[in-house]
Amino acid sequence: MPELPEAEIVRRGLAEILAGTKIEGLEVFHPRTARYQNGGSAQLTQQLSGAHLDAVVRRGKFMWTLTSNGQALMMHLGMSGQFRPLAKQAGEAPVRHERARLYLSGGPAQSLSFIDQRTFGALYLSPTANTEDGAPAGCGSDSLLLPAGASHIARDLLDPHLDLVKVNQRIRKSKSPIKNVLLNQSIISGFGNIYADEALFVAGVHGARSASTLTRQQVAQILQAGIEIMERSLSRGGTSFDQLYVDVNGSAGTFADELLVYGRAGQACRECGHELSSISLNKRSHVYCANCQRPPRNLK
DNA sequence: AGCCCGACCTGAAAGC
DNA sequence: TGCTTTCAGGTCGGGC
Repeated sequence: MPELPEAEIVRRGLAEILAGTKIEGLEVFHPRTARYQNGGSAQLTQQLSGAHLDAVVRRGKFMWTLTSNGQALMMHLGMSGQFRPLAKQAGEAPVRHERARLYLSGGPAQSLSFIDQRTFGALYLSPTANTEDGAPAGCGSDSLLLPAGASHIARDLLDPHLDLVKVNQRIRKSKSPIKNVLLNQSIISGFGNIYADEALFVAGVHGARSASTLTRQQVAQILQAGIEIMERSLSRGGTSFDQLYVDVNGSAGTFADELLVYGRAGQACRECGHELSSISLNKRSHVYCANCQRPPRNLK
């Protein structure tokens, strides 16, 4: 399940494969992969063919590369997206779950396959505009050009241009459960269900607590924990909980065995030994230690 | 405007 | 054993 660290690992691999190359052709095997593209697969294929690609940029879980026709090719992994240079020839039958394939020249790979079991991932073209704060749009390039498709996505926790003070204030304006706020990519981007639970545990805050009841210090601790966890996961190649996340070489990360709460409901808390609990919050599982993270009184 | 929630999707795992 | 149901989660869009 790719969150920020997994997306960054993929971005680094994609940058080596795509930057400076020319797209000779494109095949889309599943229409859902181009569902956000105006005109669907046909228009994506038509507009990308012959385009030259720039650096690969990432903000939160959104990735893109600027193309020579003035647009950005958006690449989102969704739940299960993988990019693999499988050295396929045009017309070769797709491998299992292969949804699209780029044919490239001028780079190290002749083809790049987009493999996506659950089809939550997407490829599409988006117009761009300069960032409002005048800082680079994301990680991987100094360009200010931010795709419209990612303009509603806030800067992420590993972005040097993130304003932690403002984010802290904004989070505490919300009456929603803090975990819901962390998962809202328009307030802070990069968190998914795994790292949100991990950061809340490290900060000792229960996810059902209303964000507006938290102190500035508590929110700062959550954000700091998020930064440290994501950096550590990045250094381990990310978290692979199942076979759904791998890097461009097909390798899985090893951070899963460092997880403190996610996927450990019913097991002992690594801090205090108390049995970890799980509740449903925002239709997602929230795993926590009732001893280390005091649940709110109104918890059902 | 902000927030909640259903829909989308597939395959593994659990239930019967 | 085999069929059915449940569960997992990132994002979008409808609706309040």
